[in-house]
Amino acid sequence: MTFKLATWNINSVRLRIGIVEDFLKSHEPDVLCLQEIKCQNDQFPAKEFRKLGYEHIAVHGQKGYHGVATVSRRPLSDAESTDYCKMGDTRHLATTLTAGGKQLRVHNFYVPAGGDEPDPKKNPKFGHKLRFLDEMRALSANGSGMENILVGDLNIAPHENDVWSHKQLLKVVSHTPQETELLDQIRDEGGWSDLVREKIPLQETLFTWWSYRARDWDISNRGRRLDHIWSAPELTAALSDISILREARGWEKPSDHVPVMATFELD
DNA sequence: ATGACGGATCTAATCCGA
Repeated sequence: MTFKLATWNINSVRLRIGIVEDFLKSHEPDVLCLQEIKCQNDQFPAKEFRKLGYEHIAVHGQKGYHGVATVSRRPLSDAESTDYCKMGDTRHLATTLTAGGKQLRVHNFYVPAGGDEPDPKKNPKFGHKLRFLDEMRALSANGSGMENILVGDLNIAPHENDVWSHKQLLKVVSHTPQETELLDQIRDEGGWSDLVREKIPLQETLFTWWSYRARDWDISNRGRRLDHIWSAPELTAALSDISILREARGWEKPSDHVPVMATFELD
């Protein structure tokens, strides 16, 4: 069977439910992980998802900011969120589902952006980001007797060709060596594979986010690859397709992030 | 200058994103 997973920082799910519906109709993922839903649990537009067959919904939201949700055509169980850094904010949601005889544990993350100044002594937001990442080390691809998947807006563009200018972004939060080295460590020590880079060579420049502030995002094309899908090695072997839906940045009233999708052939 | 836009909120000016 084919199993398709998507992740998308939607930047307000209520405002953009229309383009989310369009996306689900055209691309039909089995599971969609959303970040920055920017609403409380009872404000989540569950009815619209159910109408399209996404009857299994786990939401971990708060008022105004942050918030993650996982919607699925297959039953979800054991929804659980870890309060990283004990800040009480809504940045993680784990759910379990079955596909092709496999138990998949999906960890949906919205890692702190980290503010402007890449110095934890001057900027508490950057300190928070580093501590959050440090706590993510505890999550391993091989734990808990399931196939683990880690997705979301990790707010780090790890490789030189994950940003429009490596040199110019070395001191910009999201691409500082301190962050990229930490993310590489989390990935390697946890036994995770970066699925986009499993399929697409490092020489190829890839972005999933383009700032709203550019006059023309498409022409200037100054993006970063901040959104990721990682998995356990067994799933990496089953990966049949990966894609970044760049065109979604050009839709009406777009999110500044676009969907990333992975397709697996399971049993 | 990378880049001044876009979302949510105690609808006005402020916080936040990356």
